[in-house]
Amino acid sequence: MASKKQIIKQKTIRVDTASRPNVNLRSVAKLVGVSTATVSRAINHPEIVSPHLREKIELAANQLGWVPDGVARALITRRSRTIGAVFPTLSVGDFARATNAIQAELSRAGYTLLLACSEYDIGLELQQVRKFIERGVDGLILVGQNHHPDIETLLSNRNMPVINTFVYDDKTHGTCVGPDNRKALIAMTNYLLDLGHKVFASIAQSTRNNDRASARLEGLRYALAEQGLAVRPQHLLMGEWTIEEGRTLFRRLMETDTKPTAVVCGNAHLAVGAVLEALHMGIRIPQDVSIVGYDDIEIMSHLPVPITTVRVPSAAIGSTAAQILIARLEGLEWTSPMESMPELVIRQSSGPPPA
Amino acid sequence: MASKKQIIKQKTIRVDTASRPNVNLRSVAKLVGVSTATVSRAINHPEIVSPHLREKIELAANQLGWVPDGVARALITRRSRTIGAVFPTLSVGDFARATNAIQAELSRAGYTLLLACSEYDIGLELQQVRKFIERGVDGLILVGQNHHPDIETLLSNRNMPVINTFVYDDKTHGTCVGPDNRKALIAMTNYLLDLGHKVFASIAQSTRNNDRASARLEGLRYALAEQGLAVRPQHLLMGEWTIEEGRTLFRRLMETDTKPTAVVCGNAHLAVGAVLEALHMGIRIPQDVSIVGYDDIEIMSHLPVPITTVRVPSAAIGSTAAQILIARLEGLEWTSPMESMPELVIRQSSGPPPA
DNA sequence: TTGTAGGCGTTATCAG
DNA sequence: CTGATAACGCCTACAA
Repeated sequence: MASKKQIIKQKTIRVDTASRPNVNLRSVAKLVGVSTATVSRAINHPEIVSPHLREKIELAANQLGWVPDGVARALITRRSRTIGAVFPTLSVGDFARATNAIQAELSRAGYTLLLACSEYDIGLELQQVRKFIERGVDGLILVGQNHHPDIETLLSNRNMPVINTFVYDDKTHGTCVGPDNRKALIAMTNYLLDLGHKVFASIAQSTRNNDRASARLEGLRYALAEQGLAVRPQHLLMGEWTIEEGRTLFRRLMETDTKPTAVVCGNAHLAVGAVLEALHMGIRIPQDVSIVGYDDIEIMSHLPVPITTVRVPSAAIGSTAAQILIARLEGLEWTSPMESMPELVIRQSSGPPPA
Repeated sequence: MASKKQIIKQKTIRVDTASRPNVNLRSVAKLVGVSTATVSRAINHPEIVSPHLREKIELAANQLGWVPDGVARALITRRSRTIGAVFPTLSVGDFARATNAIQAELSRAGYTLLLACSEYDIGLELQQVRKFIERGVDGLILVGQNHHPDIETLLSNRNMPVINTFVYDDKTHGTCVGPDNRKALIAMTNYLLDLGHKVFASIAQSTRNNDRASARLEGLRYALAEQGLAVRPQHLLMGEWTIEEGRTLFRRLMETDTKPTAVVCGNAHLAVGAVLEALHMGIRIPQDVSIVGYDDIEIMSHLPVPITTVRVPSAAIGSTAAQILIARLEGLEWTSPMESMPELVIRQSSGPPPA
């Protein structure tokens, strides 16, 4: 015993580099004179702590201004109560509204939203997802179906729940919520075909890394092909999704030799631009040409010629996605429909073709 | 020794309730045959680890598919590399664009964005902020200046950096970035006064819990008062910030006995609605009435009568806010200007009053 | 340059 | 119902 060399353990002192207050669960426990376990229980399972202690603990916590550290909790719990969402951009109204709805829904359930934008770049999307996984999110909400191949493995490895939004696909029922973009455009095209249109044009955003836009174009083509029709190459124009671009492309369309009688626009802004340009050029809508859009934004129903379009319930898509994810995380089942039926909103910008 | 009761320490076994892979820094260390410290250093300070080991460690990490656990790292580091932003809503274009910009900027610096919407409710805002603090955010981005009083103490207690956006105030220089809303409306009003207007009306969103809207109204009033003028009570209408509402309120305005010659709208959508309604009613702009807005959205320059407005650089505000916050967190200084000068964009919706 | 070991704040198991 | 204590995964001061 005496021969034993005495070792003086020197406690490591950490400087408080960051600025969090030094009050923690232990401080509260000490103040009340109970163990840390009891304080923890008082917070997480109040019912199994005696009312007397519970009260004293609550008091002490308030007095010290203590709030449980979510980071430490997440470490031991292996759950961060955090959901990551990666959207292409927020400059598009639908995505902003969906994000808003997701956040509200998550908040209601005590979850927090981590948000990132991929700018329509699947490489960037992969990076964002990776970051979110490092941050320990409990689940993910993405847009569309075509992601970087690595994402698949990344997620299934740690079987992280994920919902794809703004798309619907029977094959992947249960992991996606949104409209079937292809079906939506088939419906719209059939409506125009029924009116008697034969010469179709399309003004759309780039289909590059945008499977929703691709699916819509495919729907248009399919419905036309069923009648033995097709969009002429010079009548298929792509670009940005702005009003300005809609004007430019519409003007270009009208300068071709065979003029289309129906112009199908890939989104709301392009349609607004096309209609405004038509009015500007003195082209009558729908007498000379029908113009339809995709997605319904407020201005469309207020223009001198209100625009026919497909209404996509963005907010509903967002909250449904969030609800499904939460249900899955809580181990519940979700049985409600996940395909949101796109609604054809017929206004005055569409009608029979000129005789 | 023999008399000593033998205590068998039973290792606590935790079931892997959650679904994270069981690969951690330790696994990597074991695989390579080094200590955990070395692996940690290889990740965080590669330069102080021998190239040989560094390479082996990287290889092993990839092979195991290991990514450092951000939660554990945040716990010991006391920094989450996470920023919380609370916006009133994302349905307003500026806020969506600002959020997008913030995210991009944060991402560039290796930070992640936590997002919440307060729906213009300062109580809810307080809750969101509280949640963010529990989650261990390193800093906050808010909108406006009037927050719940508790936020002040909450933040200063743990001196958490915060930036207020879309406002500017000399008194709080350094914590806010945006336009001086009051000044902006003084400029706009003076422009209209110079044109000769005397009867002003205002259509605006509610100023309830919206200090930006209040400041703008104050600016309008101040500039008018300097000329001994004021907005008549029946010419001051408030409501939602939609196109529909703009139409309704404008119509109501034109039904009053003394018709205004200048209508100042509180935001872009209200202005668009007012202009569309005027066109609809056969009122000539600007011959009969001038209509101006606040904030520049694309449609404003594309309507049959393009709308005069104040341009607010939302994206720039967002990225600046993020940059300032990051600079502060990294211990750097920020010297760039934080007041974004609002730009008067004069279009055809404003002109001299009718003779 | 590398290893050892303590501790970040919380939860949860197990024993009283 | 309460207390003691071992994790959770990582970082870092200190020793070698």
